[in-house]
Amino acid sequence: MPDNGRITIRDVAAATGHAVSTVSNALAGKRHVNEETRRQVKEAAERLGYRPSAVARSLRMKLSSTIGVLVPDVSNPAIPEFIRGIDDIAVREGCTILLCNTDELVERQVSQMQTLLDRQVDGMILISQHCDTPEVRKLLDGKTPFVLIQRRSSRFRDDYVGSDNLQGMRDSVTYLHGLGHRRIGLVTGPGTSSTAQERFEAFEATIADLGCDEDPDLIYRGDYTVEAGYDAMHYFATLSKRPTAVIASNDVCALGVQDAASELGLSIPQDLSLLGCDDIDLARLRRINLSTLHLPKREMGAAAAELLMRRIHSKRPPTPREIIIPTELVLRESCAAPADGGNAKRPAERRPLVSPG
Amino acid sequence: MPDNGRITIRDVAAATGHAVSTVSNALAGKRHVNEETRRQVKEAAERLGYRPSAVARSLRMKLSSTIGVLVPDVSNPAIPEFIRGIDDIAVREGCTILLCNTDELVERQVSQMQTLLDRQVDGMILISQHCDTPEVRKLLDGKTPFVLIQRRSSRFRDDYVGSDNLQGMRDSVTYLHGLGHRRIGLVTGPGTSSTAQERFEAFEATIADLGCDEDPDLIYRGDYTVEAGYDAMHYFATLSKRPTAVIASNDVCALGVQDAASELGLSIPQDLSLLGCDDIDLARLRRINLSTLHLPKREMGAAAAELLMRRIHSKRPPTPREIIIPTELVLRESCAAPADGGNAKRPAERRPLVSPG
DNA sequence: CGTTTCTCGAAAAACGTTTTCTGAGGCGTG
DNA sequence: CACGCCTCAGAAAACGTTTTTCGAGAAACG
Repeated sequence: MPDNGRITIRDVAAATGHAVSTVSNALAGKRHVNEETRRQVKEAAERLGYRPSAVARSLRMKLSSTIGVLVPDVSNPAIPEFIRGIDDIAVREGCTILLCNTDELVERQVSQMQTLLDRQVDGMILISQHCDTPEVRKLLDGKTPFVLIQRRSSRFRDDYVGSDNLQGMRDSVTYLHGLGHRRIGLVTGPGTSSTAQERFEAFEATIADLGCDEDPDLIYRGDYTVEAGYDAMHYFATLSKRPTAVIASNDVCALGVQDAASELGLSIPQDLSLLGCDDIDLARLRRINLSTLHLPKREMGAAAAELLMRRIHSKRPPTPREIIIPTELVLRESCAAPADGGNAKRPAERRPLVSPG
Repeated sequence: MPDNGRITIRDVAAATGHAVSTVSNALAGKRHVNEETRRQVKEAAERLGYRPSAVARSLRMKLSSTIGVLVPDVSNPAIPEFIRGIDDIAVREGCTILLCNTDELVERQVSQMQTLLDRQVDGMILISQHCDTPEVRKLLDGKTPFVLIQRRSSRFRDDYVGSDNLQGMRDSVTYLHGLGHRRIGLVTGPGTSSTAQERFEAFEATIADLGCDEDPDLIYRGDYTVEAGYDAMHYFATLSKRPTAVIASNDVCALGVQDAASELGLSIPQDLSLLGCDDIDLARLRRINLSTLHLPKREMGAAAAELLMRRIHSKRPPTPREIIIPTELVLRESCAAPADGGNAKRPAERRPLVSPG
């Protein structure tokens, strides 16, 4: 009888004439219970529509079957794909995702993490630049498992899933170099992002290796947004010696570059080669057609979740594992040999094809 | 003293020499408690780093400060913007979002909803086509508040936030008609989506009103994906009397149309006008440049969350409210007058401008 | 001065589970 | 036949809160 509204375990206990502990055991199947009794209990539970309260269970077992996911902003196209991968594993494991947007603000992140901890999440997955911030670390060194995606700590060794940024960037630069480019611009991400940093370093190293122009003017520090890419391109356009190719450390950033290029009347790839990174879903559209470094984001999310599950389920904390995912250059139509054989000076003198004059 | 690991309310009770109830009251500030005592308690709580267990609180109070959000798939570009809007309100209210992907599968949705209910979410926000399915309704008629976004029930009156599809579609068709189009194709969404259905009906009505071609061949039923748009366009291309304009009931769908058009050598808007719906963030890129019906998705998500909060906080269930958001046609470069004044027969004969030949 | 009212805190009862502790009966074994 | 060891299931103790109940002392009031 649902006196209050919710049917509890004692309702089914009463209905069967058994004790609550027996019901619990019968349903959970942990302890041995007589087959006939179990049948009765299951029948009654079914009939009454009994559903165990997850929160009562959480309180008792100190396990919530819940994982926290912290991301900068769901609206950023690359993010949902990671989340989707995490979710794939989560549902398999009977877990539900608690989603938080940090907007890359430390104080927000701290408070969100606090909340997640208060809610006894079994673990957390973080896509965040602030993993080395003391306040964040203080919350992390507790016993709640966590794994980092795409931004790792320089000082700590954690479970981590990220792309092979060295190889990726090397491939990118080498590819452009092979096409004949010698002046390559880079729109990098914020310095606090390990991935941005790694890509930046790989860029510099490869540029040096291959004998391309090592010009600090060719580095533009952005923040992974469309606007950053847009501003970057406008900045590059002001240079007396402009880049003939641009690498954006991010597809959405590349879209911004692309957009600014359109605005400036620069055709891609005729006037400017552009290489992105991430391979967001829309990059493949013919209208976008962005050559980019493919990252299996959904798989990476899944890998992170697997790592988290491993840590959640293991008695003794396993030694941290870093999973570095190789990236693959997917070539579409945004790159070509430089118009003047790599000695570009005057992309601005070229008129866009759409107005033949 | 954290004997176990977690600092509980009795730890701070012990530390101050007060009773747990006193500590609870002092911290919550519900009942009057002596100022000095409160100070002591707060100090001790602060010093010990006490954080109340949200799950214990949930169990006791039957309120979890948690809301469930069911979406078809986070990876679908329009979805995250809704979520972001929901999250804006959620953090303001101290709530956290439990995110579920249903993939539009009823059984998944049912099981996800079950889980959410088990977790005692304070309410749910649903973006789902299956709100009229009996199994779903069975879960909904309980006392957990919920609000629907963009897909409403035909049989029940619920809290709902959706776009003004009649006005939106009427504006769209009228606009194209004004440009001179008389054969307008429609890529619609699944019939189980109320929004798709409403748009479809508005389309037919307006087409009739304005005296455009009423040809069932011009209706393609898709499922809101890029692929659907792509297939639709290829289908339209096979018609002997092709549409001179296409309305996609969805931006991502429009991207598919656009993509197929590129592939078919049809220039937009010269050979084909294209109108989307949603105004996803990327529609504004010059490369995409999609004229579309703007939907304030973040605001809609926020409105839905507000509605939910209202229902959660009110003693007596308020009468259901439907919020219909007006849409605004944002004109970019994907529409133009038909090449032959509305009597198009041969868009395929026009070559794209990029190869002037 | 006795009675009521108020203020403050402590004690205890929930909330709905799981798990530990007991205990009763049956059965094999020395 | 006594002993121990199973199998089964009930009672009770957690888990960490909030809320209700209760009680003691002080203040107000006749």
